[in-house]
Amino acid sequence: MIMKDNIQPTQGELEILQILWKKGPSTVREVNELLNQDQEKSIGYTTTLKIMQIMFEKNLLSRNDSQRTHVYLAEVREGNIQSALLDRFLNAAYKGSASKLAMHLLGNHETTPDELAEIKALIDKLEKNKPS
Amino acid sequence: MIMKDNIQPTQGELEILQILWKKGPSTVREVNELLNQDQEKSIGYTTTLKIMQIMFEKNLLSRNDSQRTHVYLAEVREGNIQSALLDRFLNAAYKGSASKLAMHLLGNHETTPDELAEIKALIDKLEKNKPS
DNA sequence: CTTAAAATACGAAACACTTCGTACTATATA
DNA sequence: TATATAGTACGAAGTGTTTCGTATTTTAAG
Repeated sequence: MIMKDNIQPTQGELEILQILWKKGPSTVREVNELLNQDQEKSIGYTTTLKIMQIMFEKNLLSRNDSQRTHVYLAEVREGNIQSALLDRFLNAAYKGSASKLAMHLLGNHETTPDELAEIKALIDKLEKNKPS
Repeated sequence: MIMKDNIQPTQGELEILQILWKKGPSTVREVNELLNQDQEKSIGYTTTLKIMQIMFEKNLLSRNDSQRTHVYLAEVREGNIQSALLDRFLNAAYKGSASKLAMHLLGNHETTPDELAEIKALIDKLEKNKPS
């Protein structure tokens, strides 16, 4: 049985994953430029390189090194990582009370009518599947 | 204007806050014992002391030192910290998509019928207040 | 073939948090 | 009052992540 539970990318790793999830396979330079353009941060090229190399060793990323310039690819799924992080966050900050988190979430953040409808539809579905 | 935005307790600090939120004012020894009893972790007394002293310096905690044994009190509200952490988490892991987080949350975790009803009621309220 | 430009590899410093040992201080009790 | 006990203060080591400088390698251009 392959254990894949201990995935917990760091903050910096997560930012790089976000870019790869959105853009698909990318070079270190491309990732570094996006990191620097997004915010006002200024991250050196070799810093980004180093982190991506570490992520490669951790199997968070794979890479095609048939060319001189390596092309990196996210090896983990966005949804999987999000769920894993959510789980940790839920326990750390809300002691596992999903509904309390949901209340804060809906109360504090703008949500479009479509999104609200979508969530309500999911709740209806959950209520039907588990009427006991 | 008092800026109180940069509250972001660390993992260890959050565990201590959880205990103080639940139990109310407590001594270092009480906190340390609860920390050690909760999980299988074994945290030295002076470790807990040190972290609580740092939290005191950061104004996360206040303390009554009129007695030899100081009594510590959480200076931040549970809901405030949770909302602040949620905000950070939402941006870091979900790039601000609250509904996506909500879908994962409801989909992946057990929620009681009461909780679901409560969330649905909140959604109804939000839909009424913002019909535009 | 030589040189310049751009990439990778890697060690080590910088940082933040956690952990603990030890020194010091206050209190109770024999 | 002496001694054991329990507390606080604090420095420093341990740990993990981020950051960057520098050496090396590859490629393209002159």
